[in-house]
Amino acid sequence: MTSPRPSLDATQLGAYFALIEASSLLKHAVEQQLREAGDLSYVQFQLLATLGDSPAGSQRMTDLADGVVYSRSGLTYQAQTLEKRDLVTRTPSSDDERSTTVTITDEGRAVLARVFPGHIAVLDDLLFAPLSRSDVETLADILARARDHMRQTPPRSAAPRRSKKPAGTTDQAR
Amino acid sequence: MTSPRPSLDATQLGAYFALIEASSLLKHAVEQQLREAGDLSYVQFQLLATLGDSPAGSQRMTDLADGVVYSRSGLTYQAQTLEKRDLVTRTPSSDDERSTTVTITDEGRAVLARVFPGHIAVLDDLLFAPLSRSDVETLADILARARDHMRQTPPRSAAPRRSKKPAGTTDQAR
DNA sequence: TATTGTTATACTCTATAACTATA
DNA sequence: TATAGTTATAGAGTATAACAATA
Repeated sequence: MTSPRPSLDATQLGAYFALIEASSLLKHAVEQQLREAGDLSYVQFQLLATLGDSPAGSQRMTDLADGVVYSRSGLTYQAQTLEKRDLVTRTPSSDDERSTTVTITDEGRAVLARVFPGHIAVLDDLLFAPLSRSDVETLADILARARDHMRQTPPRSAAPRRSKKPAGTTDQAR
Repeated sequence: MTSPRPSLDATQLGAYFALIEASSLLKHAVEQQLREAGDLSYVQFQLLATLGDSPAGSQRMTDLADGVVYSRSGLTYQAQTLEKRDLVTRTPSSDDERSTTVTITDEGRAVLARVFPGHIAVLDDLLFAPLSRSDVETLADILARARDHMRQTPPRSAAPRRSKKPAGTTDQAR
């Protein structure tokens, strides 16, 4: 539906591989640092950081999930894990009794603070070191456009081309 | 040890987030497509594709692992999985009896072929659609530099700053 | 009836350590 | 002794479906 004889040219291939590999290597390094410095997985760090940046250090479960892709159950799992360590609290919302408000605790903020310096050091050493200031600007611009586009584009049945699945699989998006 | 008062400016933050988010969204979409079209995980696809591009469709386990980051046991696991589906074969190497040669089968190539069109369609729709030709070139250039740098840079103890670990954890790289 | 969230459950993946066999 | 690979095992993470409660 996109092209009759689908193929990528060398430049596109290069961009794709470089994107996957660079982000993979970076994430790997960052995850290791987060684990060592604060015993946090990347997702847990993202959740804490998101809460830390929020107005009252709070977010509804649903809003949190929007930012971090997850399935609801996956978010519940992570929230439980963080709550056990007293890094967040969960309380029923006052306005809507159905929803749960997640709030970062002082201890949660402390862990964030403990983890940040090393986190930034990894980024500096691994991602920014080989790039010029203008490289970083350009990168930010291009990738932000790509990201925004992906966010807008619903993962519709991307290519139903002879998928040949066991005829029992649902085609649901996300 | 990289900077006294570590922090990132807005542009750097933007580049970092955009990189993580864009790659995450893209990988997610691609994984879904690979799963639906060929029941492959991303790693499995990478392994098959790597073998498909290799001279005789073969690689030693160790060489395969180099390209796809893994722990040896993780690669063994994936190789077993692929072998069960007859997408690869594993045979002891003739020159060095210790090593195992992994080879893609005709059926493995067939799965690759079945999966490719949709794979490319996802990339076109999600990653390349919002970018100009020169964007893609620039992206490829910058990210390739970043990736090469990360490959060269050993994940040395990135930030031993008050890591406060249980005093039993090793600091080993990778 | 739709939405918010949790639970139960099953599965995939990754990593560590111990082990075998060859160089 | 070092290297190649496997096995056993354990743990983290993710997703699906069924469910309860509120709107």
